[in-house]
Amino acid sequence: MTTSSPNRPATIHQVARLAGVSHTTVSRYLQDKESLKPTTRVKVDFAVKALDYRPNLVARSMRTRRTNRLAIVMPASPEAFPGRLLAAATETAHQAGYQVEMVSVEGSVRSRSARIIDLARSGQVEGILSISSIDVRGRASAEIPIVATGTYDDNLRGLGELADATEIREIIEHLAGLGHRDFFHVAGPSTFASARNRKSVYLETIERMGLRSVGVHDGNWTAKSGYDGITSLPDDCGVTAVVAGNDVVATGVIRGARSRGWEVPRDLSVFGWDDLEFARFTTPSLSTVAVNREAQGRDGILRLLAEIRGEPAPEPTTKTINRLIYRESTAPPPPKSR
Amino acid sequence: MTTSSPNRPATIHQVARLAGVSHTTVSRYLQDKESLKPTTRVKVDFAVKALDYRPNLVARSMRTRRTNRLAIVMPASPEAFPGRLLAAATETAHQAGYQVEMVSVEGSVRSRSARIIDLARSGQVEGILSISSIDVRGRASAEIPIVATGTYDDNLRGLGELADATEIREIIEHLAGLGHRDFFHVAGPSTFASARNRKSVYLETIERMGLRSVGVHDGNWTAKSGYDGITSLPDDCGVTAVVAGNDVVATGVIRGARSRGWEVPRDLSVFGWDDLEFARFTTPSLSTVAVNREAQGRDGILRLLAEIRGEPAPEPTTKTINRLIYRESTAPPPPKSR
DNA sequence: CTGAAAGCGCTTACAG
DNA sequence: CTGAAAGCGCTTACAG
Repeated sequence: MTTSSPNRPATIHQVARLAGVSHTTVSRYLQDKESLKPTTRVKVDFAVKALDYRPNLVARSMRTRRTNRLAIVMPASPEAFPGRLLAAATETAHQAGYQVEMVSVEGSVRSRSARIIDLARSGQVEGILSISSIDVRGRASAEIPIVATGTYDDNLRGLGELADATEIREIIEHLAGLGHRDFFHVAGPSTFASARNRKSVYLETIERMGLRSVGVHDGNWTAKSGYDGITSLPDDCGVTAVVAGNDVVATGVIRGARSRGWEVPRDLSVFGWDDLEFARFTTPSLSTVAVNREAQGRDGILRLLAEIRGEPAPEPTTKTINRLIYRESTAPPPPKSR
Repeated sequence: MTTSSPNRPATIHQVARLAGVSHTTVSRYLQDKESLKPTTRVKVDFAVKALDYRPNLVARSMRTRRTNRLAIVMPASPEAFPGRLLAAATETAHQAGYQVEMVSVEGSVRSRSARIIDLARSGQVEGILSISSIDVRGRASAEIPIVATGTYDDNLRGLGELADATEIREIIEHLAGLGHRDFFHVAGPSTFASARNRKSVYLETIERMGLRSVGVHDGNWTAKSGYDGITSLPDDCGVTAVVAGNDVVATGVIRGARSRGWEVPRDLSVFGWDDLEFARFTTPSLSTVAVNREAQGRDGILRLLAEIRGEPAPEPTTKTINRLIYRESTAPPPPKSR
């Protein structure tokens, strides 16, 4: 005999007893009201309302092996919280009837990957979208789909993995089109795939187009590294265009240039990356690369859903994850080089 | 006889069989390895590793009635995605051993509240932090703790519910201290509790301090409403200080003022609210109120955890959810009024 | 159209 | 220290 403890939601059995039917029938009511005889349906309907019954979704998940939940795995570093990506990913998942669980992982690639495997086996989620660097090669057996977005990713095939390449090339082509010949690059740390990609594509493009690089400063994504990079150059280096690792670096480059009497964009053009919110408000405003985080989140979830359903990978909803934005920090070089 | 289907994780029974023990013993091993005899432990250990076993957490949750998961309920409006709050909330929850599920709700307060009740009964989460307007009065029986953060909230007691009051008073006191006597307020829409609070505290403070309000413009959080508000004033109104509903409104006020020849802060001081990222980069940079979203998220989760554990509500980790920031858009009024 | 039975994979008294 | 049994709240063939 079931006793209903206080402070515990009603169960399907209690509904069944009140309605005078079997719990099987109540379950059927939950799946498809139409499958019940009208008089039965009325009885169950009454009992459900009377007890304010809501099914225990954990029990349902256990039985059906479906949770309608996806996990988004991200690095445990609050200063880079991927809000825009998450917003789009969550909305896309919700529209498909899935909940989203946020999981932040820290530690080495190895320990993070172990955490993801646990998650994949836990039965709690039906798929994983990782925006953190993971390595789950060879452990995919008996597990759920795992999709990685490219930009944050160090060693997995993912969304737009080599996308960075295209934009660095476009930046240089644009600057060359304005008349620039003498370039400088302030790179991010080589531990980031994106930094490595940008640097190597910078060097390749300069060479391919017959331009000149006055050097590459290996920085660390900070404004200071931009400042240090530009101020370390000799006065007569002749540089007129800087490809900065990101917007923050670009602000450092601009301050450093000004400190030595080079005005931007009069004497020096500076290109950033990220289109952070401040980029349009600085003086001068920053030419930069807008990363479509919404598209990353949305397309990541759509790819994951397709894998869960056993469908082929969908086309990206947009061709251009990254888009160049031209603002005040870039202009033609000064008429005669310094 | 259990047959192991392909592509299905190992179960506790399979581990037990391989180890030559009962599944009860394996379960015990999972709870506390020390409770097993060393020779038994070795056998189980081997089997767990050999099968790469991970417990099914859904089954565990069903049995223990614990999920180690909290839900954060937010409005389904991507343009205001509460990234910073979420980052802090997630980190706090993770540190306490909880996962976080993001749930966005839309529709009327009524339908949103129904959704939250479903969630509370689903067994899937142990507590709910709502940063959306909800109304769950009288339905709390047989359910899990629900905590609401104040700022986004329309009708629930929450974190810093009346916090807005303090800051509006401080803003006016600060401006009066600079010498301002003639104020103007561009309010947000009255459907927002925060807008209503700010407006009423504005009026009260002006009156209490014997200052003068040249009017209140009822806007809608947009820059245009700021522009319209300031340009709607007569030339000889004598205003020297504007309390804008938020930073976006403030930018509109500044543009509108400039369009009629009033320079900020020379002729007019303008105070914003939110300290959005651009606030420090505009010209002039904005005096504004920085809302500590991190503290909101962190304290919301801490309060929720305390309720779950049946502990008294913890002290907020910071006294000042909101903090005034003085930048270039405020200064003493011009020597003689227009 | 409905019910009795089995079972999803665990944990937890209860014996021994 | 270990095992047999019960049960968490559902869903789903299988009969009728």
